[in-house]
Amino acid sequence: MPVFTLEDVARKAGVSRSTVSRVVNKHPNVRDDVRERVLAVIKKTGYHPNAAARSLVSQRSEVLGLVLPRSVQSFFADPYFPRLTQGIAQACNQNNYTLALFLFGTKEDEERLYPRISRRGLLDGIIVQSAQMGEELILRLAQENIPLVMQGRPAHVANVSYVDVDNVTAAHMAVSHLLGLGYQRVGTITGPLDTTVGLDRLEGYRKALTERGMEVDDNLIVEADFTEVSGYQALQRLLPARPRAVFVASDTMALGAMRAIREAGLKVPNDVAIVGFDDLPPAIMIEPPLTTVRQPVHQLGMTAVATLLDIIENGVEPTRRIILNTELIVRDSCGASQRAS
Amino acid sequence: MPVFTLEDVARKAGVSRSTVSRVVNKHPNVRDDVRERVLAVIKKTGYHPNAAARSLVSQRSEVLGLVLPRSVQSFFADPYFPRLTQGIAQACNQNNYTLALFLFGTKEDEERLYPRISRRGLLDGIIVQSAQMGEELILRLAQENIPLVMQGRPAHVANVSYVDVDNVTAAHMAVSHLLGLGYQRVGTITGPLDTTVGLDRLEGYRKALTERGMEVDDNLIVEADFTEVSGYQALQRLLPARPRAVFVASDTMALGAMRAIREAGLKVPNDVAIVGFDDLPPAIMIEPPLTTVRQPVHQLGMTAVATLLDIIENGVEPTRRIILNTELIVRDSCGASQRAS
DNA sequence: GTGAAAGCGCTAACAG
DNA sequence: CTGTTAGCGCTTTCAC
Repeated sequence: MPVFTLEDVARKAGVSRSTVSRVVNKHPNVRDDVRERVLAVIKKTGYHPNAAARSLVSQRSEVLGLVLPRSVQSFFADPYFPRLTQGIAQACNQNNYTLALFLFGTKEDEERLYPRISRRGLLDGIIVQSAQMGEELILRLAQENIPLVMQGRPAHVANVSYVDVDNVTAAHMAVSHLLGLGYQRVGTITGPLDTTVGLDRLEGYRKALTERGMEVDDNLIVEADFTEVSGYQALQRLLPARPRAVFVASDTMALGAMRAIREAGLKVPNDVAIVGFDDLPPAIMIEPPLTTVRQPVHQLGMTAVATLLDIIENGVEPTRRIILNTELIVRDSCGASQRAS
Repeated sequence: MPVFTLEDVARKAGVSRSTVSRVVNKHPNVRDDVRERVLAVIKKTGYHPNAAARSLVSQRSEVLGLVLPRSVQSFFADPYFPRLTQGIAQACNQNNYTLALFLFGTKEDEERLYPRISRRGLLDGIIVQSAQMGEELILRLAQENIPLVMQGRPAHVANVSYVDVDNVTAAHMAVSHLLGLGYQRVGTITGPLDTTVGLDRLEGYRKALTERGMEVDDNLIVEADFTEVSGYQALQRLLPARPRAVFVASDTMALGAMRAIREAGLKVPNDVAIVGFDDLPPAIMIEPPLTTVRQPVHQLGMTAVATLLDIIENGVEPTRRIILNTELIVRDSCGASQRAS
């Protein structure tokens, strides 16, 4: 099947290119019978406008980029990223945008992909997942003046719009719940402490303790990296400190932690109570079901897109800082039900 | 920061557009000192070629599309899709292509997205995940003459290139393993039986039984849909038939099945032995570790890209049918270790 | 080795 | 309401 252009359609319909263009773009100023005629030819020829030509003249590609720095590994190991991607994709669909996905595995990838991201004409805007590695990227991108939204508050960069939850408050809520149940030695498995999300959840943990006049014992704090395996290892390192409860900064790490507890011959929540973070599907697939902080991941993705479109439409000023709410979902792993009875 | 064009760079470097273009595209015919001069200006201005303009004239966008029909739900619920996506993204990176992701949630999405997929100028080629819903899409796409590779053998469409594993042989291997361990009543939880992957794995199951002169008992076959919950429910429906072992057509469903077994107060593998399919991370996170068929998911993604690039380069003929190998990974859920000792 | 010129397919004033 | 015209920014012959 040959590829038809506006010109071809115009000729076959006996009108000018402009008229066909108007029909395609649903401009009102076209006589009905002419529109019908053009539409018929379009249908017959299977004409689709050429995206490159349209982008070139309109300076709009209707493509948004999603950049996940150094997350090639975790992209499929933690349901968080797929879930986020899904929310972003859905919002793109609804707004007739196409989604371009950039997964950086290495510094090398980053260098290689950067020109394509910053190149004009391909992307109308970019969503960047906040991560330690991404910050310098953001700086470069922001200078290029391209519409930009971060998924997660950046650490060092100011004046960049972002969408996030309040991780301090959320972690505080989770730990307060454990303390409220009467547990004395409450530990935490943190995310990477060179990311805002890792630091903020740790801060929430600290705050909940100090607020009650309790001391923060560094032996009860172990850093991990959001993978299941790291959660498993972190709990093993935590065990000598004899925690009675642990706030784990992600469900995926909680899975690993619970695996380690099981292997140590201990029970959740009778020996060690657990609270996770995310509330993604694995939380209810595990035994016992996980008490966890629900994060509106899908909604975060949708909101990131909405914010980016707003920026594309109305300019980068003012900086948007959007915080969505979290919620504590109490199930069995924290031992609340047993203690209640 | 203003946006510079070839023209701007040319003027500042005191050369013509053509020369700048040659420098950018690494053409040999440029005098060294001129090249240096141009490169300096490019660096100073932060010039990046405009993707739309380049695509328009070169008829190449260097963007590949990945279409996952009706998989918005499973995209994040089953690590299979993220893993596949990751393989595809990595291969795109290596070949300097950009990846556009199309997640269809509904028939409506499909209609809405179709024009963007088939529109010239945006995509150089498309990878479509095989699924019941995707077949008619494929037909339309194939007629548009756009380079196309299917991930998974299509059911009804001929003359379409695809990359897949041999699901019949793989399932046969898994079930034969169970039969070889001496289990008599071996059941199966299948994938959707309106997909080739679902049907093929069931066929492999049947073949392993009949090959040994055993009868296929329909009560030992339950259809599910690759989700964890469906695996859970399927096992509950299977239980009255008293299976001694079950071949489950995906690890994710196996997780659900094992959850149901646990809830029924039974043990894996002592009461019910399990073999899964995929060998993705959850397989070793669960207790007991899952015996499963390893599928080279990442490799499938990489190969799909390589095949698509080959088609873009050398034309659609001949139809490529690429089959990658599977491997049985024996762990504890099948009871092999206990029976050996 | 370099520049001039044509044109990729489309949109959007501007006339009429 | 419709056609003419002028580019969008780039690559690519074709001269020189």
